[in-house]
Amino acid sequence: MPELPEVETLCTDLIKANILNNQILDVSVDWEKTLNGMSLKEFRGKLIGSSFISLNRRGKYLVFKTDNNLYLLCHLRMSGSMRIKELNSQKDKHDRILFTFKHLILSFHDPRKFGRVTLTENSDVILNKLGVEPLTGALTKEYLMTRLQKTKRPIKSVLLDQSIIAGIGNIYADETLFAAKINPFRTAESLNEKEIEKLIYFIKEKLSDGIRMRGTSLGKGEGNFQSNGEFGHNQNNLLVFGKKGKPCVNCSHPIEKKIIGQRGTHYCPICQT
DNA sequence: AGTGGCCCCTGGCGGC
DNA sequence: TGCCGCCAGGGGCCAC
Repeated sequence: MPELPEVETLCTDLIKANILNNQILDVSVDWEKTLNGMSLKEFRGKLIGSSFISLNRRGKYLVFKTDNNLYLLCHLRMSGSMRIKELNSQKDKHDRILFTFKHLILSFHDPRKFGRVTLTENSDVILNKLGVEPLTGALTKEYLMTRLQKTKRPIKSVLLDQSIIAGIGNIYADETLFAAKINPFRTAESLNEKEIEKLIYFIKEKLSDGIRMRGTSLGKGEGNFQSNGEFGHNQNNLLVFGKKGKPCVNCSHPIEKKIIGQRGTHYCPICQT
């Protein structure tokens, strides 16, 4: 599941792969719903002949800007990735969009078809809905205290709410709460100032660790999100996610998995209070 | 306004 | 072992 560290890794790798400032020679689409409502004809018409001039990450979005003032916002959702392929290579079964350049092919690869790309001249409509970037100075104690005080939702659900903090997904949410020793069922408003400070510290640490490890690659094919087909290494550092029944590294009590807000949630009921 | 629930998909895994 | 059925999971949208 690509979250902030995985999208960040992709973003830097794609820039290194030299996809910017090269003309898009062709675009093909295998699953039209991926285009989020735009027709194939319009999508191809607007992109063929143009170039991407910048690429950034915002939350879990990859944001490509084109030389004709359009933004291509890519959200990988569950199983998406972007892969660099050699010219004349065969289309893989799950390649949903192929962008052909003179020197390579960029694929939006997505087995489960949840991923979406939005081509728009106004990226703010989507990006302004997102909350703060957690690895910037915008995530402050003051900001989070204000947001948390307003809701009785479980803190786990609030961490996943992209309109509060952008980029945290299920894996990093569980790992962060374990590191901060906060029970995921606690209501957001119940956290005190010290706990919020700790939460912010570990949000930043867990996400930074994830980036340093080039992301978390779970499973076989689907966890393989990277543009070059390699795997990240952060899965080796997980302490609770996917560890149901295994002993907690602190207290040896079995890690539990329960559902919070329709999301599987892994935690230690002893250490996280 | 805030919040909970449903839905999209299909690979992979659990259960028998 | 092999097969079948079911579930995970982000976020948009709808209902309350």
